[in-house]
Amino acid sequence: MKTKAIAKANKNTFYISTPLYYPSGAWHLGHSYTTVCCDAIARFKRLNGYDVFYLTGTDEHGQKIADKAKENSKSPKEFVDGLTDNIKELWSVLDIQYDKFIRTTDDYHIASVQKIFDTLYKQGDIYKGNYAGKYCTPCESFFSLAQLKEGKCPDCSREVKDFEEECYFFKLSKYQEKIEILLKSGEFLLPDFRAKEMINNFIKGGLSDLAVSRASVDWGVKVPFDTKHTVYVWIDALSNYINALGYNGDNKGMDKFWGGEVVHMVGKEIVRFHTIIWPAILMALGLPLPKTVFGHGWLLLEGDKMSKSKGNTADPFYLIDKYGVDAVRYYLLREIQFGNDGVYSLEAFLTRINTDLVNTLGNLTKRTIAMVKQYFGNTQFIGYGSQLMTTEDNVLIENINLLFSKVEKHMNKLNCSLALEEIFELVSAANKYIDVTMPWVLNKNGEKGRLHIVLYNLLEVIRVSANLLLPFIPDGTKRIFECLNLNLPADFHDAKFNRDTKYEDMKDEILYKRIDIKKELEN
RNA sequence: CGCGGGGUGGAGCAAUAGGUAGCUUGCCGGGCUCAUAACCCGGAGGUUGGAGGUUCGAGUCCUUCCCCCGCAACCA
Repeated sequence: MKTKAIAKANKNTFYISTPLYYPSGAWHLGHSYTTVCCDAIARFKRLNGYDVFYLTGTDEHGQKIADKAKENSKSPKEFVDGLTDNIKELWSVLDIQYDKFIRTTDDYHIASVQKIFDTLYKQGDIYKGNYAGKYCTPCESFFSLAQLKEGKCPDCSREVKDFEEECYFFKLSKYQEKIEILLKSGEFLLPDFRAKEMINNFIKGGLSDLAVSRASVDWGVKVPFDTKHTVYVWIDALSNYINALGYNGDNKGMDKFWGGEVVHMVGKEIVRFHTIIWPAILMALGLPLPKTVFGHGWLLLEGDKMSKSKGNTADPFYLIDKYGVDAVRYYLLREIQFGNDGVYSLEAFLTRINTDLVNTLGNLTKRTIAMVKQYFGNTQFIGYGSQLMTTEDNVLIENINLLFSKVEKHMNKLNCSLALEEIFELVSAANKYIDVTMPWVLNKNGEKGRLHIVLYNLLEVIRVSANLLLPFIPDGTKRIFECLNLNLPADFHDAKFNRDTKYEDMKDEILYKRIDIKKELEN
């Protein structure tokens, strides 16, 4: 009893978050990309024995939202409600297993934001001052001096006029040195070249204090002790990561997860806020810092033409509906190079699905099970002795056994595309193994013992590969285990060659239907 | 000289601390027949953006130029 409790307490925790998405327009494939990456990582960690907390949500305040709502003749809340429902629906069809969905309009979040603001003010990290800048009357927009283009409005190039507004500042400058050390540590911000970018662009020029409230914005959290001010995005949106864990509330999640391994997955455009402002706020609050902020690249769409004229073929809902959830997940996880931008095209998407999911994985599963049924009937089909083993067998088995550690290594670096590459290398090797061993010849020659070994080895490749593919393509892998007539693994303990797996009554179904790419591209 | 990333066979990408330029996809040819026109093998295709330089030897280091992209207070 006692040991069990200790074991549980010692279980490693893993906390991963997506950014809070900004509900100002339609959700696109880019949002799906980040969320699917996090989902695959979260699932991998769960299967790998970690106690995982996966957070996503929406950042619903700000002037832009208020404006958009007005355009749509809705109240801000009505407007974001609709988009939030919509994104939850998207996560549902993408089979995203998040543990919590936080909205910055949630009561507990608002309360905590106010508490944080109040605390920082009382301890002197926030002070009242004046925010000076420029205002473009026709555009109704404020700009800092740095934003101006040749002294004029960056949007319309007209004259701007001075304006000054009372607001609250966060003493960001105070944390300059600590942030610099953090960024230079080489572990906090990945990929490493982004850290260089931050240091050269922002740290070197010196950090100035940060305006953290706006009097001109109404749609947001009110400064508790001065309600004509609204808390600006920094403290509002960034603090979600701790508020979701019960910070300033029951604190349960904080105790459990915040001190452990914490990973923020963010788009490269918000790396700055997560690696300079956010750690400074945490330092001010006396809280530990996240272990890693990963700034991923962007999924660039091939211009707007395609999306407008053809019913938006890059719309995640459309793609999932038409080609299945695995297709979209697999494409996003596999095709986009780690940390870099990738370009989406329908053709590349469809090609990827056909070559990997259909031809390599689906076909291997089908042909293997079909052979077992043809040559041995649907009777029980289990392990064997070692007397008939060949070099090919041993190499294949060794590769099966090496797979987990290879995949784990890449996943520890959050690199889903390389992890998938490793798995598909084994699956491809199995297709080649079939050609080398020629089971149909073995059958013809009546070499049943040898035939048995070959087919059994193939089934093991499929089983172990499917086990490791669980985090990435949950739908297809579930069907593979149904075809193999095995229980869905709850972890990776059996992700290795096993001599005694009991295979019987299997089904040789088509896992992924082949797509006629030419035809699809014409439509 | 604002900062950063990148320019490699048709396309998308690789090349540990300099040493015969690889992979995937596509194309052409062959093989096999268990399988979803799937699988396996072979081939064609690159003077690695341009020009100099260092070196026995450079995609990989140095100089210079050209081009694309991102960032510069919130588009994932």
